[in-house]
Amino acid sequence: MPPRSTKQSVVEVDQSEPELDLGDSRPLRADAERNRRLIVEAAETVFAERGLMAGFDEVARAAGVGVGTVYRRFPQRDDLIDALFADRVQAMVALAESAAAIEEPWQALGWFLEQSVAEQAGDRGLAEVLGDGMRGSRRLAQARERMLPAVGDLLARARRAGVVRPDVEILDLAVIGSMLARLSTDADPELWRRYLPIALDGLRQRPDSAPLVGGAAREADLTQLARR
Amino acid sequence: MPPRSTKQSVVEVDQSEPELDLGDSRPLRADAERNRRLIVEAAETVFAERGLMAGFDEVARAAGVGVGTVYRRFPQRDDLIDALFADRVQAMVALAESAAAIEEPWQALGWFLEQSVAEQAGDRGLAEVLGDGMRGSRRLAQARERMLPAVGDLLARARRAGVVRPDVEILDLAVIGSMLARLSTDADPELWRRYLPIALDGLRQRPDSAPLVGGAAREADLTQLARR
Amino acid sequence: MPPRSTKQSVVEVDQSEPELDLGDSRPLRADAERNRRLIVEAAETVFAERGLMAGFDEVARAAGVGVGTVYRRFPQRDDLIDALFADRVQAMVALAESAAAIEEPWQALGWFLEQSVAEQAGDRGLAEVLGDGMRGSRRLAQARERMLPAVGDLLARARRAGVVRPDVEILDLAVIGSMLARLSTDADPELWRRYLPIALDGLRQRPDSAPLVGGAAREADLTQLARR
Amino acid sequence: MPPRSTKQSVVEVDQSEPELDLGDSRPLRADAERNRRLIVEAAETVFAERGLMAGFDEVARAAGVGVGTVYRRFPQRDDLIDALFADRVQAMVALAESAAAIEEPWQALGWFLEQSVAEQAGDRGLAEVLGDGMRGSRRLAQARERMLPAVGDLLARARRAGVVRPDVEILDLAVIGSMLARLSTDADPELWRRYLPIALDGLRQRPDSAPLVGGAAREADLTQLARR
DNA sequence: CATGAATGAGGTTTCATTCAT
DNA sequence: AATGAATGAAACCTCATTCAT
Repeated sequence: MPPRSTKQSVVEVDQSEPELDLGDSRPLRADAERNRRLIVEAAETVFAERGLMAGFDEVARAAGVGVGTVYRRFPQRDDLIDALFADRVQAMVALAESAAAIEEPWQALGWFLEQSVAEQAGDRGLAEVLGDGMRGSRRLAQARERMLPAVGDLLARARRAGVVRPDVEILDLAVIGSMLARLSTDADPELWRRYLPIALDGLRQRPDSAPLVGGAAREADLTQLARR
Repeated sequence: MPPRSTKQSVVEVDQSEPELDLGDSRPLRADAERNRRLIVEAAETVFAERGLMAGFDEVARAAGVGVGTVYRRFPQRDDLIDALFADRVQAMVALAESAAAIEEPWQALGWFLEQSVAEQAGDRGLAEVLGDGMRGSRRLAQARERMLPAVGDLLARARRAGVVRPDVEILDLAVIGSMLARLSTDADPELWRRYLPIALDGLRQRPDSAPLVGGAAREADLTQLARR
Repeated sequence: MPPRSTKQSVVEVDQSEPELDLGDSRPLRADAERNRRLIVEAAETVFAERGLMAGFDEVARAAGVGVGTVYRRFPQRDDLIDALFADRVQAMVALAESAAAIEEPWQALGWFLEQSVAEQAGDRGLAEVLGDGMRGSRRLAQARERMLPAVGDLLARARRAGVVRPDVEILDLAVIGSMLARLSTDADPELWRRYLPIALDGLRQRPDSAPLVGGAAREADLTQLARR
Repeated sequence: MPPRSTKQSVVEVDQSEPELDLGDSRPLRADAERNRRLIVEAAETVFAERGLMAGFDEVARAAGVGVGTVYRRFPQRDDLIDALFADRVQAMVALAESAAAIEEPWQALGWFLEQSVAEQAGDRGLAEVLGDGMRGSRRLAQARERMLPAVGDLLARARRAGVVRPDVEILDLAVIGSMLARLSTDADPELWRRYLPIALDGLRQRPDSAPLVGGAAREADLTQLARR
């Protein structure tokens, strides 16, 4: 939850699913639906731990169904990825939109970065999805694309306020967030929290800030980084 | 090369190999030596791209020799890792020692971080070796261990000078360097250069620096991160 | 079948499987069962010819299935060995127990030796299993261990009757049986039948029998001989 | 040495090399000759332990020369086998001829069997050579062939004296000797001595000896048995 | 519709023999 | 002539995906 600025009403965030479905047609049979849910739930855990390339075998085992069932329900890996992460990505967008409600621009940006890393750090799959625009299908991609303007707004605000390095771009934040999110280990799953303030201080505009060199990361870079 | 502080003579740094060899006995025959070099060169490329777990098959193919030849020369993967990286790690130590010659503590630290990331970036193998103390054999481990005091000195100096956040520890630098080193893509192999100043600014002591939370990374964390 | 001693009814021998199964749980699917049988049948031939270390690849080829299938069904070589030989070893025990029903002690021993060699001859795999107590898993080992008392009884009876050399021990019989079993060739698979009476005559107590020298073979000897 | 029968002069055994060499032409250079000897000596040990298929690599290592040297001197495995075993086989022939000097036919046969097994038991290579007529080249084969009449004489004499089962043939003795020779383990290298009297007693003609069934072993059988 | 069995390519490693040095 | 390096076929085993039941 965003730290509410005092006596300020927070913009209501629209959490409703934007109906991007393209004719999945009729509903599943009751048992099929149950299995579908079991699979999704299992995959959430498995993908969170092992990433998007985790074996369907493991998912099936965790769900208590046969592999075949997983493949029938999700013939392409991307189908499962979609089912798992469309909502999560939506939630990330919502997060950025929520952050817009924080009055202080720097706090807004910082809060968002923290939240978004917190989400990704505990979920390797989510981190890969956010980084790799090629993952999942149309629906997921669309959700993902909505992050850009939302984060762009946070960034623009901070830039206007002169609190962030002026040449930081949206994908720079994505890169930094994605690197921070990797800083999670068995021994210290929240290791990233130690480095977040360093990243934030580094992003902050200072009298002596040198201009950033080179161009910002591009989608293709992000994709490749996410696939590592 | 270190940026020389003005009008100051720089201490001569000893770059000579400290003779860690343990009885490799006599030199290889000419053809074997040639193949060895082919293999090492091929492995450099392959490991740089695919990491330490790249297939020996691929190395052999790239070197234009049979698999058996690779196994004859390097019966254990660690033998090949040693051959590839012992010098590189030595060079990293030398780098840290070179940096000691830079008068200005902050510059020394920054220069070292830059150099060390430059080495690791684009060489996934080296990055894995530096992160994962279990890789390679004794000789490599020894070389790697020498980094700690060398970097420790740089850090201590910066801390005494009050220019670095006082609670940053050596392994924090290793973590940050290792993350930066990952920021290298086909499209922009030097992407990391854009984020280095951000990291450095974030490491710098400021009047308003908040203390870092949690404990610094431990060896085990570093290892796990490197294996990702 | 044991040669019945005249006008004497023979004790009914219990040939039923003594239920050693440890929760194999539910039966295999029809196709899996079919493949399992194909594999076992193929392995019978292959192991009979090449011994227990025959390649899984060859078994798979002979069975007309992929290697993976063999590994799925029998992840450890010992699993396959068990499946192939547990019943065979059981049958050998039953053989010894059957022999107990033969009234004449010498005939009982001879009949058993003949039957047991007949089983082993031409089946290198079985011979190795019987000789090498380390092969196969628990279940097989247990079955194998039951041979000792059963054969011991036959031997004791013959000794009490004074028809066998008094210093022959159980493992001596195992050694002799195992050597005889090797006497099977493509040209004459039953070559051993020629040497069996020689061995038996040699085992028989005679007025002039010299005592045997040295100690009897030990398990370790038998194991090593079987591995040859 | 044969136990000399009293007051009987022993036939002088011709130990001289029968010059079967076919133009090996000129003598080796001094160093080559030295290496040849080193190799043969090493191979004696190695083949004795591991049999005729032992790796040339191992022989080379034991000899302290390169593998290439072994292959140069003995391009075919059979060449080395010849060099190693021609004399040994000669010696076996001599043994049989020596045995002829023993007056008592049964003792002669028994003594020969004991000696010949003793030779083979300690030398797996020799055992394989004696069994497998295809091993080695012409010269060795010729030496080997000379065993037949020599042993044949011992056997004929015993048969005439009525002390051996009348239907035992020469190759039966070879089979029995070869099986006995296998009864040698690390724990008890002379295990075969325990079973030799059993075999001998079994070969002995008794009032109640049943005729042997089937035909005697043929060369082909012996060969296959030796290759096991 | 659910199942989990089957597949087979791909990586690892060894070893008998050949051949460049 | 001696060397030991190089070879490559072959066995081992795994795993993502397809398909028969």
